[in-house]
Amino acid sequence: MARAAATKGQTRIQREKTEQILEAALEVFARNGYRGATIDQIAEQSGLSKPNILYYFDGKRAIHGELLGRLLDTWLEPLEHLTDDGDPVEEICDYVRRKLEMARDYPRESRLFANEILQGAPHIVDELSGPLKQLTDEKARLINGWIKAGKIAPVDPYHLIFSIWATTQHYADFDVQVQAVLGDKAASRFGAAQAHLEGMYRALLSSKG
Amino acid sequence: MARAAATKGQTRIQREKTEQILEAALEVFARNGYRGATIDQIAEQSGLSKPNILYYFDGKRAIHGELLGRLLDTWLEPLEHLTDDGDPVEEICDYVRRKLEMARDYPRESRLFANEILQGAPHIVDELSGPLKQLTDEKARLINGWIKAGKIAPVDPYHLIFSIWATTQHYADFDVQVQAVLGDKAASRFGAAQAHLEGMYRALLSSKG
DNA sequence: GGATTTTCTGACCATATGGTCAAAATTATG
DNA sequence: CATAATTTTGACCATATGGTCAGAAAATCC
Repeated sequence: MARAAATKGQTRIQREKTEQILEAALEVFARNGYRGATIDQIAEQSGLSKPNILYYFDGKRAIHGELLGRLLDTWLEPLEHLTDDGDPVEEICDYVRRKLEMARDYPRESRLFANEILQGAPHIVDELSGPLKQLTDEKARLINGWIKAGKIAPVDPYHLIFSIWATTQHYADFDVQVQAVLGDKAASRFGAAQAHLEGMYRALLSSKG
Repeated sequence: MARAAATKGQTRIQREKTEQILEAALEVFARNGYRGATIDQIAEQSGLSKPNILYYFDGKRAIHGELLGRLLDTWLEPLEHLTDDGDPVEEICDYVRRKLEMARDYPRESRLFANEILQGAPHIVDELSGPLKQLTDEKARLINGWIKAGKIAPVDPYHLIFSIWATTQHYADFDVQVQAVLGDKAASRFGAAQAHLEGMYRALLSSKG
């Protein structure tokens, strides 16, 4: 039997079908939320039968859990790239750009995450107050260092990071609203957003406190 | 029979029970999303029996619809207050403050709205591209006027408004995450957010283009 | 206080949904 | 190619859930 979870010692079929299921599940969970998603929908989306899906995963919860687990790494990655290498303002603007690109290129992942947090993050509370908090603390210290060195304007590093998360993910999570409001201007929404956000964070970080 | 919807010609009991149900439903829908919410949960939360709830509303959808309808007015209100009265920067900062206060004082409403948008706004697409778009267009013109008059720095008014929505609602919709990351600093999150956001939008709007 | 209207409830129904299982079909393996 | 292991499926099951309904309980009206 399969009942995958580990990524080692799997047959080709196991690997392929597992990915196939996760791809379909991402689509379905992102569109309908956890409760709104059904195994039947995942089955249809993936082209597999329901029992076949349950042959590879120990239930709906397990599929969702696997998706969230993988997602979190992807999610933390852009923030990890925030380092002391170049100019602080450019570093942060780069981070904003990467996050916005993720919202544009991986909206389903963003929505999956948003859904989970909105419901109180029942499945990933530990990851939030563990890895996510640690990484954020680390980057907050980095930003505080820049402030103390007078390289950027004094801002609350945590709320700066929250602002970046909020403003970038907004374009994935609330895309319907963005498109409805922009109307025929919607096509260029990501380009315009990039320009606006870069200007905003540049102004904030370069302002004279 | 009752089957309320109109707010006219109702008995005292009808008005009371209707409110009771909506209050409970707001709690349940905000916490679990539309699909995740059950009439039984609303029944328990409100202290009424399931059939009794269905005596006042034509089904789950109708309860949700009524909530969303009322919510939209509340939602648009702060933006309507954005007028040409005082100093533009102060006007916008006031708007930010009001929105943040709403996130703090009415997080359930914010989550209900966020849930709906995340799912593609199936029940309120018309309101988004209708009233919401109109109001946003109007305020965007107002902001553009300020820019042309040289009263604030040149920014894309639509994306400025999106930023304000995103950064303020974030503290309601993603509260679990915010609290997890802030840890013991979480208690003062709204005060800190207010200071940070005011500083951010002030810097943006006062920046020399 | 009795009739009438409104409100409420227990019992019930139909469907959706997560999940199981034995057996069939397929794919390695020797 | 025969055997063993893996993969797939149709048929089911148990439960949850939205919703109905006839009649009971309250409230209102005359």
